[in-house]
Amino acid sequence: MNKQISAMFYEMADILDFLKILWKPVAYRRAAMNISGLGRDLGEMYNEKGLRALQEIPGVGKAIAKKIEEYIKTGRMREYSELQRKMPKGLLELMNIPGLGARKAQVLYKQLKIKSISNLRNAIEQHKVCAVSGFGEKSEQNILKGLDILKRKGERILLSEAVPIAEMLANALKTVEGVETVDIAGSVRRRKETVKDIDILAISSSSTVIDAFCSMANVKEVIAKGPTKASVFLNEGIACDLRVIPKKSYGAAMNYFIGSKEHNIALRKIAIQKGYKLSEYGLFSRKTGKFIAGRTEEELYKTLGMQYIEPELREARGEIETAQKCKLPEIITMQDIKADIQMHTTFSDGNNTVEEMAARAGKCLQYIAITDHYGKLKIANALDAKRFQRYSKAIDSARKKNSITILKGLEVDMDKEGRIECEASVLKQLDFCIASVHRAFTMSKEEMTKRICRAMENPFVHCIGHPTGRVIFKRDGYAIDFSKICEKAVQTSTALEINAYPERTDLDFGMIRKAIESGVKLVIGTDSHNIDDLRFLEYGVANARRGWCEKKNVLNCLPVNKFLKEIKH
DNA sequence: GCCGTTTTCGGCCCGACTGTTTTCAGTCG
Repeated sequence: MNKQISAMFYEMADILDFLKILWKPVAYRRAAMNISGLGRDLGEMYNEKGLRALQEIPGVGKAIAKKIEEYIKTGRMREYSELQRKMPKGLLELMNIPGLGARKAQVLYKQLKIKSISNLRNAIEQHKVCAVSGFGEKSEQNILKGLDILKRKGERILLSEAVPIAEMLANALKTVEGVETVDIAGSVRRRKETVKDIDILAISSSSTVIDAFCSMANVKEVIAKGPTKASVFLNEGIACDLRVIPKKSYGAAMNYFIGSKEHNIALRKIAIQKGYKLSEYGLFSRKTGKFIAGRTEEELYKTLGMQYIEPELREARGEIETAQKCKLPEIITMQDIKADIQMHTTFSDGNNTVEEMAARAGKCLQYIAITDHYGKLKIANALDAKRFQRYSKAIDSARKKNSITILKGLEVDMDKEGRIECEASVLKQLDFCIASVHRAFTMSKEEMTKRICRAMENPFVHCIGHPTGRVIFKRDGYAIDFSKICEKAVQTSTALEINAYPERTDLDFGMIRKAIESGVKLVIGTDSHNIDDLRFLEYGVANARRGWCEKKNVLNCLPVNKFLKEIKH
């Protein structure tokens, strides 16, 4: 529901832009952005508290709330359809081409009747575009390039794919002569689950760093290049920007380029209230133009009258107001984590043995839970009662050989009614049991919620694995009433998993926050299927941080004896 | 269309790069 509505508002904003209507597009985009990042379902919110609940969302006023209401009630939005009728569908596609915005698309439409990408290709082949005022030879080439990029680009890539690329680039730039500092900014730094591009910042005494950047081996194409900024497209299929910043402004620049955009806008408004002007170059007095702050981010936040805000929190979701009151939570770090509570071995669908997993995890953790599949999930080579005995013995023997504590666990399935598909005689032998939905995804929200709630009522179940079942870029999560799930989790003392596997990232940050507010206990698990996957723990922690998660909210921050006590109520 | 310790009207973040034009508009982040 949220996704559709947010997409509609984005599209409306584009059309309004095209129609040269001022400010409305800004308003629609703001509403769309806040809706897409909402931890709760709009329909649910509306059912509980009506229009008022909708209007509490930042950027949603009377008019937009009405439109959401209309969509919830009728599945349609009149104004959306009317706007769509005002412009040919292909034109929206044109505006997605890098370098072509609403204005230029409109000129092309009016002068050359171009209303689709194929129209545009033809026009360029016939050199008609360069004849239009405001366009030239270069414009034609750039549009062709843009079309190419659009085709290759896809939309976003997983954080786990972007991080190694960003780190490799940053490390390479550090070795360039004259470079003092290199840092990763943007959504990679904020650890957003998917990213559209990579932002890198550098302090350098010369602009050779820009040349070095543009000529790196994995640069496929240089999109823009100036003395302080360059944009390239990488062989890996993602864009990357480098900005070179004077030392004096580095904190302000980091802040600006880490974003999010919404967070920055909010900061600037506060700066204005206090008589300052904030840009990537620093915080300046509005009257005298004098530099006030900006060497470090800490200095910047302090001068603006608030606590330092960690990058993962910067999504304009209340962190600024909370920082002004000095009430930000002390969010969890990797050092707080004592265990990984979900991993698979060769006994089911993993690629490494219990021993191998334990040996690798032992390097940085105090304990782990081995949680192979059990039940009907034949595709994952799930265990049955007979094979469980061998599994159990293998864990016992691994315990003797490793200093790390190994919990005997399973990831069990639940049937459509929420019954756990594992015998009580087996469940009794476990230290830790995760119940997950692995099939029958398409149920009504009510049925699915009931199903998961019933699973939580099972006294042997300690945790619900990847609670929404989403797989990024592949499938949306199944429908659940998350408020009810949280309620039941608290009531039955069942933990919800923050699944760190990058394609899952499930719960997401909005739901983590909601779970914490509801008093739900959380656990972080990597869902590793080989020893290298164990590194995903970092992404689970990053996601937890984005969800304002503290050490006390996560059970696997506890030493093992306390963990075992807590999970059993 | 949203929003409000200067405002219920009149604002709405700010700067770099590009291409084309010759002082700037458009686009992007």
